[in-house]
Formats: sequence, C-alpha cells, structure tokens
Amino acid sequence: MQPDREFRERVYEVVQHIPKGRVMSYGQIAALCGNPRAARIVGGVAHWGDPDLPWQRVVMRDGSLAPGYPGGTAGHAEALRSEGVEINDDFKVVDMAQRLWHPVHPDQNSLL
DNA sequence: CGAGTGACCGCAA
DNA sequence: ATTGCGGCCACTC
Repeated sequence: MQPDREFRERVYEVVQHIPKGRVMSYGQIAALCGNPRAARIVGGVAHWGDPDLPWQRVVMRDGSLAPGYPGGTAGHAEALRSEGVEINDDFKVVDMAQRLWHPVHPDQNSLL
C-alpha cells in the first residue's frame, strides 16, 4: 500500500511523541494528522513505514493489539508489558481509557 | 477507469 | 459485552 509521503511523515511525527507507557489508536493518529477516516492508512504506515519507531504504542480503539506486529500479537503484548503497559489474557490493553495518550486535549485535534 | 486489499472504525443486532 | 457489516483512504493491478 504505502500512503503518500506527506501523510506518512506526519504519522511518524506523532508516533515519535507518544510517551513510554502510553498508547494511541490508529484512528486517533489519523485524525491528528488531519485525516480522521484514514485509520487504515495509518495501519499501512505502521506495517511498511520506518521500523525504528515505537509502533508497539499504537493499538486498536478497543485496546486490542495489531496482528501485523513483528512477533504477532504475542510479541506486541510482550513489547508493551516490558514498558509497563498491562495486557490481559485476551491480548487487550488493560484500562484503555486511562492508557490512551492525547497530545493536547481529548476532543480538539491540534498538531501536538 | 474499475476492482481488490489492508496493523481500522462506528453503529447496529 | 460480543459479533457482523458497511464505509473509508490510498495504492496496486
């Protein structure tokens, strides 16, 4: 797939700023990058984009983990646990609402 | 230009 | 609280 460079780089910018121990959803990131419906595109970036970024901090809206993470959901879970994020037996982030990171304010989507 | 595809999302049953 | 479905964006063939 590989989205256009413009969008892709904004995604990088955002993902880089997710603090350790916090997570963001694909849709949330997409919105922050100016394209609220491009959640799937963000997924594409996550899969094929720069591997030297904290992609383990990007999860689904409901807290479930991505299947495409290197090492599978299990690997993803481990990566997150290793930085203090609790993952339950169903491979979902415990207490998403609290774990979700929002750069500025919960509703308005300003760029960092 | 049309059809298929994917680390998604929100709204019904 | 779980599923199922349709809709979305960008890209490839």
